[in-house]
Amino acid sequence: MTNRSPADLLPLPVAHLHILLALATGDKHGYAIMQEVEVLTDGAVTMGPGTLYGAVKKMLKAGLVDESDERPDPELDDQRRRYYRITGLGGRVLDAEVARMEKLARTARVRQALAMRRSGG
Amino acid sequence: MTNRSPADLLPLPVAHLHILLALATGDKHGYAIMQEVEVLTDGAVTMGPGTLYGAVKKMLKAGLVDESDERPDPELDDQRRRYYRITGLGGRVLDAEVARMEKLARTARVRQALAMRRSGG
DNA sequence: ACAACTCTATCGTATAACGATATATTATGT
DNA sequence: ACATAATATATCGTTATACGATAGAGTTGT
Repeated sequence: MTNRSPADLLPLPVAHLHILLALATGDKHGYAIMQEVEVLTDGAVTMGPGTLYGAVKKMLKAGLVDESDERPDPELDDQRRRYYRITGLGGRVLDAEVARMEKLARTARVRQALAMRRSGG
Repeated sequence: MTNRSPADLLPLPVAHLHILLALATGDKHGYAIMQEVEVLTDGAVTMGPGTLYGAVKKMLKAGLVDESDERPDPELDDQRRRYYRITGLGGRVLDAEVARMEKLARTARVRQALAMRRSGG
């Protein structure tokens, strides 16, 4: 018996979110995910191997990502690479997590406005 | 020598974000913060005492919140209560964290659209 | 051949999350 | 007055997360 709904997995650990986001633009191997996270966050987040491989292991177990056999570019390949793909569940969880963040951000903006009024902004 | 910029503290632990958000609408004591977090997240997050008091201790140390002597309602008071107030730094960190989430959410939406196009949505 | 880089992986440590539990105070019902 | 429930703070121990350091093997360029 696993999780019923994507909402049960929320809030998602930041590393998991970053990895799902990196995989949203296509299958990637571990090293490429690390680089993509750096780009994705404008250099704000540098994900090291410890964080990456630990998180990927858990995400495989949770069914958020799958390992894929397909070699995107068989000519220019590296046998060491292990490619990962976002699953249907992974996609739904990503959606739910983004919605959660958007909602919290809206709440924050409203409260920010209220606080401004209180202190006479 | 402490942290230079609010961005250095990001990404913020979820519990810290929730607590700052709860305090954004006014000073509150611990128990009230727990209840406010439940409301704030539409019941999605129930913060227990272990999470709350552990996080508050760290946030006091980091200067994100302060303990305040003022009793908001001296008539209807409870001597056990300890009130907390968001600091200037806490406010700036909250701002930065919300901006980070908004940015990530925007990135996610763009990638979601691209993924849809790839798979023929 | 050699160096630099790519790539996966684990280890240990530090931080974070959280339920269980303890204890005391205040409010409510009878 | 008494019992019970709700309020309130706090710590403990366990699990989950984060992450740098390190290792080692395969690949690329010269």
